[in-house]
Amino acid sequence: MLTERQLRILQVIVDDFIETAQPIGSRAISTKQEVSYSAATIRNDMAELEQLGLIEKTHTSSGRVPSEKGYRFYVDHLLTPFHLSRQDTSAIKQTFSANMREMEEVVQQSAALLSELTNYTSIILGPEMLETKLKHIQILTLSDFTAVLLLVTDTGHVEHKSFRIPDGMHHSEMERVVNILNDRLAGVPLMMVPGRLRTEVQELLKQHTENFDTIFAYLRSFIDSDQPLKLYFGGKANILMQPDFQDINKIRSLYTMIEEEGESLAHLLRGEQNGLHVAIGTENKLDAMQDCSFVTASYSADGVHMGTVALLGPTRMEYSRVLSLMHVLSNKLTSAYQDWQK
Amino acid sequence: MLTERQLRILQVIVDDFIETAQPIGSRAISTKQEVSYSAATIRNDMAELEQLGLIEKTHTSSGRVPSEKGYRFYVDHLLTPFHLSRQDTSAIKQTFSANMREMEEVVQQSAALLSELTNYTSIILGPEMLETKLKHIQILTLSDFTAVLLLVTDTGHVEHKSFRIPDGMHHSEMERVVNILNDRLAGVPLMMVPGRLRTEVQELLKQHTENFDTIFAYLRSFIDSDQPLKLYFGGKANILMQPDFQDINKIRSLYTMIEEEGESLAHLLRGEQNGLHVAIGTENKLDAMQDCSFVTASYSADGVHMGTVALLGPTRMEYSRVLSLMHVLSNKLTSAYQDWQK
DNA sequence: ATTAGCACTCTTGTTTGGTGAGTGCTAAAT
DNA sequence: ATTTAGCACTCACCAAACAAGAGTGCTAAT
Repeated sequence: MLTERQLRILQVIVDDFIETAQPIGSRAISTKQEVSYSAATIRNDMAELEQLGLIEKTHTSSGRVPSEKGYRFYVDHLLTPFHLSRQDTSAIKQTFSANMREMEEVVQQSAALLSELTNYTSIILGPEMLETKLKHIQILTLSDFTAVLLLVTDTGHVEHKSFRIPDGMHHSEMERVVNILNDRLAGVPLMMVPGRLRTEVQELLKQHTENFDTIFAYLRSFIDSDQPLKLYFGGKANILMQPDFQDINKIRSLYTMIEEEGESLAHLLRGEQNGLHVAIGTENKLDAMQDCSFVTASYSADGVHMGTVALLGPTRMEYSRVLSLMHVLSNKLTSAYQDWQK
Repeated sequence: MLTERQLRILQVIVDDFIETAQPIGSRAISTKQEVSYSAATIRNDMAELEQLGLIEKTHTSSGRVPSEKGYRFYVDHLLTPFHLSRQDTSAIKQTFSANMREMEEVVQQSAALLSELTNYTSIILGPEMLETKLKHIQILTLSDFTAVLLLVTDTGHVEHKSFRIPDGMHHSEMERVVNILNDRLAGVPLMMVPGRLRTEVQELLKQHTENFDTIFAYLRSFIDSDQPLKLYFGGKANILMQPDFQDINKIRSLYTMIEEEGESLAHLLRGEQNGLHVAIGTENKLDAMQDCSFVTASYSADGVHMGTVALLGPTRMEYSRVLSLMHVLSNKLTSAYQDWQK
């Protein structure tokens, strides 16, 4: 069991290292206000903290550095309630006050804001659309040969795809198709659309259209095409600026992950659905993140999980500030979403 | 004036350096087939080439490396016609054969392809929309309070924006607005839309609607909102993998440019409207690119410039291969675009 | 229980010397 | 008049050697 003094020493070590990125020695600690003991005393405690695996030396002699386990302990037990600076809160307020008409925009801005306030890289998994319903389907002919199919959801999201009008397809026939689709699919939750298409709608189309095969193939390819990843990044370059990452290969692998592992990231984010969560160093599953901390906060609407905000930084992260920010931000997102729906 | 032998020596130096990224010395050159002279002879010629500023030493002794001027000379006079490997051509063919229905998709794929084939970073400025015409305007109400405004162009491009229905605005009034807009703006080239809006349409709306002020403000904010940058990247991480960039700060500045200087890049690309162009090292205007080569190739439709393909790599770039690839690709884009329009 | 003192360790920076690749020049060969 | 062989010279690179400084661990005194 750690003594009060040891706790304070650990706290000082972590705080100082987070601030300076430099190992800190017993002498330096003893000059701090928080622990007014001699360097020797502190050394003894540090030896014990090291024994417990909470701090480490970078080499035989020279200050201590928090270990991964140390950060974990810090996050779990030593986090001082941080209150955001006026600038921070006003920046957040301002971002959310700008009357943004689209959820996508809100999310985008949030990502930008979060990365700007923290100097880390933010990643937001956009609102899941499983609950949203199809509102309207429409086909517009652009020329004699091409047309564009529009899908609008009740959240104002629009998907579109242009296509070449099948030979021999008459305008009136397209209209019939659209009518059938609207009739049968409007109001249906997105996740159920493919199913409906393959049952009811298929039947109806077969009965009422001539070029059933081509039409149906078109529709399937459009509706089944997987949703684009709703992953928004902010400050991609920030993570490279951290002094923690000096090793060029580390930078490369991190960067490659950000650019090319969208799928893995999305999967990771979808896994974190409850509140705030911090993964430190090797607690992360992705290889490139072994020296990073990854903080996630989910946001929801009416208790249903909608998406996840995440922040990627070095393990030497300003946890207390970051956690406060993300707490606020995910709440703001939740309420923004609720406002939006009403 | 350079002798035949000096030309060949320069060629060998550049070719070899492009391949190995290592300085090459007289002895190594003399063993090559292309120049069967003794090392001493070659040394004399190299001295002269250096005098002319075409090659440099990295330090007093140790092989030569092409200078920027050397690359320039190489590109201008020494480029051997490169014929693409079967793999390359078939990869290109395959990319363009997939029947893609949207120009945006084609461009996106092209960027991916180009970066994959070269291991550099590709940047494509998407087809300019100045010539495209507004096809259709529509408002869909989503709920009692929200609606979404859709704009469709004759190229199948869709812009949308949801908004809160102004208080006291009746459904019939919105319909009237949409009718006016369609009546007056359909078929108008995009670049002229803002102008039309402020003249004819403004008048008409004033006469026929009650909430003129709010409506007009809405419309302006939507239509004036600057077009999103049509800038597509491929292989953003590739450039970091080049052995040429070992310096962490160089990597950082390059990366920051890619992530945050979209505007400058777009501006740069818009400036290059004729054929193939190569900017080497300090010929580039952007600071971060001082050690890079930037190859641009514009594509067009009916002689009108549509967009620009670009490739960003180290000055030690496989010019001959890259130029061939980009030549082919820009042609493919041109013809894809023409196909699309017909 | 705390602290002062001291020997010890290990990094960091600097110097020193050796090696090898590659050059520049001169004199000989073609 | 070219081309080539030969040789002294330069400089990056590497490793070893060394001093300085920061910080530790332990012991003995407070």
